[in-house]
Amino acid sequence: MQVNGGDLQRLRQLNLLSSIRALREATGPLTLTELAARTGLSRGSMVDVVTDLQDRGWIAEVEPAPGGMGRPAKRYRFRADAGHVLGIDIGVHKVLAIITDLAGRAVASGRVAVTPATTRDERLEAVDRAIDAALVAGGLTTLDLWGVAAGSIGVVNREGMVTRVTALPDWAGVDLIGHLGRRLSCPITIENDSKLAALAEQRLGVAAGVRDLVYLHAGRRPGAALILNGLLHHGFSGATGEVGLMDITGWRTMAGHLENSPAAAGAAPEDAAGLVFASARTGDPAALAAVDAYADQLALGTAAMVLTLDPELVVLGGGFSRSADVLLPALRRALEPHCLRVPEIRPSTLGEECVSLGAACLALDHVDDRFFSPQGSISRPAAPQRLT
Amino acid sequence: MQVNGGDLQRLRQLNLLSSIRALREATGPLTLTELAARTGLSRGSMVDVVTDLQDRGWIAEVEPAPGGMGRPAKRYRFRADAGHVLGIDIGVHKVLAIITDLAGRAVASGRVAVTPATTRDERLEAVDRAIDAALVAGGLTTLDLWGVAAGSIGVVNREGMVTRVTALPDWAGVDLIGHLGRRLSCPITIENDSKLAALAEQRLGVAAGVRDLVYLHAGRRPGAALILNGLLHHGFSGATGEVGLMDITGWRTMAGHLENSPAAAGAAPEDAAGLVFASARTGDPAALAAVDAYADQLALGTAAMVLTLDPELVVLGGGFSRSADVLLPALRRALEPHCLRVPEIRPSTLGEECVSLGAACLALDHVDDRFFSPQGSISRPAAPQRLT
DNA sequence: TGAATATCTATGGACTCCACAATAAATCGG
DNA sequence: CCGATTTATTGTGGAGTCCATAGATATTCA
Repeated sequence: MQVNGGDLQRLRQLNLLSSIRALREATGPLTLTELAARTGLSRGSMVDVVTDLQDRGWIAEVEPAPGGMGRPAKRYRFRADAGHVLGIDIGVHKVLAIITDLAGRAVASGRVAVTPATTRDERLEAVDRAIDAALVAGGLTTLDLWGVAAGSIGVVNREGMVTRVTALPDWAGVDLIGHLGRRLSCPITIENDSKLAALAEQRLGVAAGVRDLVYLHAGRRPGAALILNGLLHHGFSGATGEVGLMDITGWRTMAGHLENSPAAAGAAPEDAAGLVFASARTGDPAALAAVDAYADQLALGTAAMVLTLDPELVVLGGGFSRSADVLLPALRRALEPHCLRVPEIRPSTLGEECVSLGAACLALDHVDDRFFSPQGSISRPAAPQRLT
Repeated sequence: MQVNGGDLQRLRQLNLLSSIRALREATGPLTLTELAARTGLSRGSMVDVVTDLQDRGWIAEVEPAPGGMGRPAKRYRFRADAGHVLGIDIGVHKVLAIITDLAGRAVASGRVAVTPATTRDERLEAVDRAIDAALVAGGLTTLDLWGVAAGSIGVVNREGMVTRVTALPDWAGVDLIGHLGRRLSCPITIENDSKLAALAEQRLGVAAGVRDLVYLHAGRRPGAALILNGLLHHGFSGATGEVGLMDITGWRTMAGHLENSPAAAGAAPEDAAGLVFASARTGDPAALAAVDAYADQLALGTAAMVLTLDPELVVLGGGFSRSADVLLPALRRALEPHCLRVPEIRPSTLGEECVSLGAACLALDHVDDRFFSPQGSISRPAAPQRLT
């Protein structure tokens, strides 16, 4: 990363930023002495910096901690409520909008149910309603939003266009940025939903702090996403983790092992997998065989990614991860013969909010990028405007 | 990257660093005015910074450019000769040590031929002789080296141990850092040879500036390496790009398509591939079939990586890349049915020095890391000492 | 030779940080 | 309740760095 110098005000800016960073990364409020220790500044300068940040509205004073010897120190906290970001999951069955503060804590959400048959325009309208509901719930307006990210199924290119989608017939080519931009004046990012789920797990979930991981979306439509060197890997055209497109992996058809299993005879396709996993849990041989057959195929594509990337961790997400107790051991067994080293595999924990939370994380990342970039200014807290 | 503030000397340090960076990235020497424009400093401060750098020995004055109006401006250049790094390729058939200056220009090299039958100790002795030869050729001593990196076949873990190697029976477990550390006091890095070749291509070769690429080592022992987000991807245990270990890719046996081709009947195994490519170039049907069969298998593993990562570029390296005119079109054709988007494929250009040059690039990266890290100091130019 | 152009050099002022000393507010023990 | 102790806050002087501006210098062109 470029480390640019500059004049004295730039130095002050760097010190303001590292103080903000220290306060955000701390678990609770910090005293002046603690802040000085973390930023490396002297106490005297810390006073200047903190009063500056307070004047600008970035931090707030908290009542002193009770107890302890000596004069109680003033304590300061980052004003996470100075701004908010919005994360949206535009799924096949639901649209979920979550508003978080600058610390990533969810403060409000709005949810609208949709179906695979919902048309493009109806789905976009559902997005608007979910956003409105979240804003109302949070007592906020669009002007309070500093960044927005949305997750969509399908391949999303660098310009935010959905270029390829199979599950929804009329969704390809939708201009989500254009649609959202009509109402929202803050920067907008679009990303693939599995990628956002992976990001959420790496920030808030079972993969917290892991730098290299493969996220498996095990469900009726399988997929995968990668986090490499701590960053979401987007790829040149957005089509990463698509190893399932190779016929030899069998990912296109592997859900059939579950849906067509005699253990799920007569069930609707969307319920079949759950029944098979439940039967497998009780030891039903046919169900166990179906799970093993599914895991064998899932392992084939997974092994290709693991051998390519040698990740520290594999996260098992998607609808079938609810049955991780059955599926995960089968997957590990199936990976064994293919891999040099089978990485640790953990089931996803974030549930159905994972895509929205991941979107909020991505929006927060972009807010941070603007602040911590060499050109970034730190005026008063305010929502940034889109350039376009 | 963390950008920490600090006191006024830290600000000066940042300005020194960005001036050094500007001079290194420029194509030729720069005047004070030009430097001031690139760093954003005022002219007056630029004078201070430049005299500082000159006093410390980091930059040197160059005679003014002739012609032009007005008083001729003094010009300054980065003293790339202030330090050197060493890159070593420890291969099956040769050991090649290259010394470069801080700009990455090769200034001297030493080469020692070895064979697959060379024992571990003999090979290590060959390494020492190659280093000595390069030092003699450059008129340098080990104290002039600021960093060393070596490329070895096999899997190299984060600690620099060679953990898995098939081509040389007694090479696994060799303690290269320990061996080199007995003579060299600078920081030492060990890395897999294909990874270094990929790095060289991304810095100096056909992939200059590309952020995401897959490097294919097409030769008698196939392999692959990845550059992701502009950085070498090392993986958790160093075993990246090992997709060829999956039996369904057929990478273990695909060289047999060339070596057992009737077009190479009677030739020694190490010459067979060259003969087949030559015959294919003349249109020989048996040779063309062999190349296609080889390319089909190579494409299988390549497609798995491309679908996983969606890279901008694939670089075709390794011994067979000398026949890229024949192999590359076949590979592209074979990739077509597997991939959503077949990335651009370019043949490697760096020849047999690529691993050594990549090693030098890696050593230079580590030198830069120390300088541009927040804690990095910029005292007088001097070789850093190893911590251990 | 003199005008034009661009660079070099020197000075004063503004800003930021640091070190040190004096002051303020709490707890603890008698 | 009061002083000793502990810790935090406030204030002052000094040093380092950068900027703006003005005058001196060196080269080209007419």
